Amino acid sequence: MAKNLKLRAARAAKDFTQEELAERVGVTRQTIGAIEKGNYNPTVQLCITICKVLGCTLDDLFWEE
Amino acid sequence: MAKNLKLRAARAAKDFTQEELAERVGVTRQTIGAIEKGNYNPTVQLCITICKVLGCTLDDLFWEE
DNA sequence: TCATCATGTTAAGTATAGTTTACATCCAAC
DNA sequence: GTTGGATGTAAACTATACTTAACATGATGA
Repeated sequence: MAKNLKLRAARAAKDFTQEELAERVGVTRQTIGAIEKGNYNPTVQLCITICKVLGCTLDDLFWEE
Repeated sequence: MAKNLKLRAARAAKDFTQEELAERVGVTRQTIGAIEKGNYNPTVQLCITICKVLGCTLDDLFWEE
């Protein structure tokens, strides 16, 4: 899996640290870090929660051509 | 989780059975059935594969307001 | 300096996604 | 009235998402 730079950019645009985003989403910092790094394959519910916190949609952050 | 009727409709629009879709996606029939029924929370990679087979995007099939 | 904050990374554990096998129901055609 | 195709469901298993705890690094500022 590739790095998720769109997620990193959206997080930066809200000026959230990995830890702040993790708290709002309800997961650990490591989980956010691993998703940004492309280390794994989150569940769609987690993706939806992240999108809502960041004011984006699934296609914005997780779609790949 | 709620039933995923959008997935069921998109599958019907392609005239695929659960089993045909499952084969093309590379999972079992039960997995497709469970997703349609809303029984669980698939990974985003699986969602993306389903979307590509059905010619849709994540927002089309998995976004919820 | 050194103290703190953000991130990288890893190991061991728990929860759950997804498989396999199997049996049951419904419906259409014949 | 029974056969075959599509779906529902369930139990036991395997793979992996996600947690917890811990230690390491670089940047930044007092």
